[in-house]
Amino acid sequence: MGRSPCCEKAHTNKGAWTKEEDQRLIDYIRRHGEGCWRSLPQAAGLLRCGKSCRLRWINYLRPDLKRGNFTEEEDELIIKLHSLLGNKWSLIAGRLPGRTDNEIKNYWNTHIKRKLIGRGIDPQTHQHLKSGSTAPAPLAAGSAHTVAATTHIDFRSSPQPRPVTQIALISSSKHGYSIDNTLHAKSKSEPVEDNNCSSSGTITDEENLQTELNLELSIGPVPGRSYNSTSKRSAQAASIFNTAESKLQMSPSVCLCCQLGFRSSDGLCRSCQNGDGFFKLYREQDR
DNA sequence: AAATGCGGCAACCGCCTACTG
DNA sequence: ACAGTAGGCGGTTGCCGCATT
Repeated sequence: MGRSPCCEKAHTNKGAWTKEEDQRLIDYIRRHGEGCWRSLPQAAGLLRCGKSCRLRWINYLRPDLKRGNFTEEEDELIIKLHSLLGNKWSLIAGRLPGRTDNEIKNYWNTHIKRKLIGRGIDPQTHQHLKSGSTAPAPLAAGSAHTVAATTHIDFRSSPQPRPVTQIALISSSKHGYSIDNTLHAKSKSEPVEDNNCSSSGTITDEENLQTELNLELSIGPVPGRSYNSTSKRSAQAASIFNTAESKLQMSPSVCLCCQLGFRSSDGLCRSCQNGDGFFKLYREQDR
């Protein structure tokens, strides 16, 4: 038995959106914000499925979307993220501001696949097509990577600051710590001698920072969802929220690059920080 | 100029997960 | 514990515009 349809298909439009429909959707979301997609079409006077409205908004109408061609930097970032995550387009999109999962997925299928094949690389496995070697498959659970994670409060979020957990995936090798494919490949063919994060790497700051990536996950109240104490699950969510908050106070974060000895010559680690001052890559300080 | 092929992309479909009552 | 529901995700489809014949 299948699921019931998300809406009454007989009374919904399908296919390309008209300018009028777009305008109705934009006007409604401007006035009321993103909320219940199921009831939105009726409230906005649209003969569309809620899912369709959501997709149209997220993939096309959202004001913060970056339209236009992908840059070379974005290309390389997508390739690296895909080598780590596989077809997790939404996660990849999360690291490319202004880009949507759908857009990246399309771009991957139409451009990057071809680009990689041209380089002699299998776009799915990221391995060289002829020589049976080298680059790693996307990370699997339990793979030999260090996951560095910690939590901070994101004071940018409003109206209430929320805790944010940041996670960095790091592979260790004789050559230092990196998630760069080439370095990681070396670590696969050579015995890993040191899995201790406190050892110093031999790669330079620049090399390290060019190749580092971080995957940010957020925990916290879901926007638009109420967390009252009468609901068991809401209470659990609130508990996680509170735990994260208290954890922040008890265990300050430490910049991972500094901890690994990847400071730049001037002793600063500004490259480890986002523009907003939060660390891109760091781990919880040992107690 | 018309027909055909192809690539790009918006939109849809079906499944999965998280949440609610 | 369970069923129903909404939101989210990845795979796929189909339309449209451009290039080629």
